[in-house]
Amino acid sequence: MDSQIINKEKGTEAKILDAARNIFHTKGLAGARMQEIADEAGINKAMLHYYYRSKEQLFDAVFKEAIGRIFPIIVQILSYEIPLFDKIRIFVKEYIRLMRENPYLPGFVINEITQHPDKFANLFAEKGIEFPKVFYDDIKNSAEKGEIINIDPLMLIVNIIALCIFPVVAKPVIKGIYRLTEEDYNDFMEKREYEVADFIINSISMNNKNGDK
Amino acid sequence: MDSQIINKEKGTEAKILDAARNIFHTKGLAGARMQEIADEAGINKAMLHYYYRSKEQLFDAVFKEAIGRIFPIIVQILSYEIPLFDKIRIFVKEYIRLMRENPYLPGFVINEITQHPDKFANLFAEKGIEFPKVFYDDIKNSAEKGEIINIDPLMLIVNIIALCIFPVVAKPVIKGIYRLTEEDYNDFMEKREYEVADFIINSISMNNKNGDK
DNA sequence: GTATTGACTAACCATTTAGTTAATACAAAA
DNA sequence: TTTTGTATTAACTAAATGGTTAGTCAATAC
Repeated sequence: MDSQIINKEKGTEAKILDAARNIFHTKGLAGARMQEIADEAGINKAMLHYYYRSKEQLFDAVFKEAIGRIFPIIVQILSYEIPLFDKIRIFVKEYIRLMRENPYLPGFVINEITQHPDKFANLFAEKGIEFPKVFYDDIKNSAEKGEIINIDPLMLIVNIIALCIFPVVAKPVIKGIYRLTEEDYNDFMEKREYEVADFIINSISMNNKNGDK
Repeated sequence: MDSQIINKEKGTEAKILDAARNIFHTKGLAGARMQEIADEAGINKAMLHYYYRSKEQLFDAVFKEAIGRIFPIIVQILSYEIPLFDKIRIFVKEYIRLMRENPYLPGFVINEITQHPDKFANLFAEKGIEFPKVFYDDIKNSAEKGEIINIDPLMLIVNIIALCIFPVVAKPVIKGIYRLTEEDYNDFMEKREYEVADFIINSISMNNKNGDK
C-alpha cells in the first residue's frame, strides 16, 4: 500500500537496485563488484543473480534508470511554450539543481556511454527519447526575428548543457585546484543556479551589438 | 642519438608506456587489463612488472603524464601579459584544439580524479602546479575598471573551462542525441574553436547593458 | 674464456570474481 | 497437516587476473 512512503522495509529486489545504483554510480561498471553490491544491500550475493541474472543485466537496470532521470526532464522543460529567455532560466535552474541532487549521475552516464556507445544508441532509440525540436526551433526563430544574435541552435544548446553539467562532473577537480571546502563548493554551485542563466542570456542578447559580420 | 625522432624502434619501456596510455585512457584503471596492455605493446606481460612493478605504478606513470599535459598549458597561456579578451581567445582556441587532439584525456583525468581525489591532491601539490593567479586578477581588475561586467572570476573561469572541455568529454552523448556523423561532429568542434570565445566575450562585455541592477 | 648483467619469456601461483547449486526456511494453499 | 512454490543462504566452481619465478640469451666486463 504505502510502500513508496515507508523506506524501512523495502522488498529485496528494491534493496538490490538501491545498492547497485550506489555502487555503479560511484565506481562504474568495471569498478563495481557484485559482492560489494550484495554487502551494501545487506543480502547474499546469490540474490543478485536470483533477481537480475547477471552483472550486466543488473547494470542495465541501473543504467536505464539513469538515462530516464537525465533526459526526460530536459525534454519536458524545453517543451514548455514560454518565451525563450524564461525557458533558459527555468531550465538552467532546474537542471543544475537536479544534477546537484544526483552528483554522480552525469559522470556515470557520460562515462558509460563513452565506454559502450552502441548500447546507449539502442536504449535511446528503444525508449523513443528525442531531443525537443521545439527548443531548437525556438532558438532558430528568435535568431531570425532578431531577438537574439545569430547562433547555431546546436551550439547554444551544447553551451547551456556544458555550463550546467560540467561543474558537477568536475567537482573534485575544481575543489582540488582552488582548495575549496565542501561548503565553498556548495555556495559556488548555488550561485550558479541563477548566474549561469544570466551568463547565457547576456551572451545571446542583442543589445547594441552590431549584428552580423 | 636520434632516438626521439625515429619512432620505429622504441625501447621496450616506451612501448609499454604508449600501450598503457592507450588502454588506460580509454578504459580507465579498473577497466584496463595488464594482459591487454602487454598485447598492445607486443611484449610479454612479465615485462610490465619488470619495468613498472605493479599495475598501480604503471597507472601512476600514465596519470602523472596526463596531468602534466592538461594543466601546464592552461597555466602557461593564462599567464601571458596581454589584454583579457585576447587571452580568452587564445586560450579557448588552443585548449579546444589540445582536447580534440587528445580526446580521451579530459574524461580520463576527470574520472580518475573523481575515483581517487586524494591521489590527485598529492600529485598536484607535489608537482607544484598552481592555477595562475594572474588570470584571476586580470578578470577582477577588468571588472573593477568597468571593462567587463561584474563577475566572480572563479565563475568565469569555470565557465570557460566547461565550454572547452565538456563537448569533448560528452562527444558520444552529443553524437548519439543529434545523430551526428564523425564529420558533423568535427565540423561542429572546429566551429567551436573560435565561436566559444565570442560566446564568452559577448557575455562579459559591457556594451550598453545597464550595469548593476 | 669465464663471470656478470640486463632484457626477456613461458609457465606457474594465489587471489579475485561472476556465476551456480543444493539444501533450507517459510508462507500460503490444499 | 501436508504440499507446494518462493525466497534465501552457504558452499562451491570455473575463469580471469595481477603478480612471481626460474631460467634463457646476448652483450659486456674482467
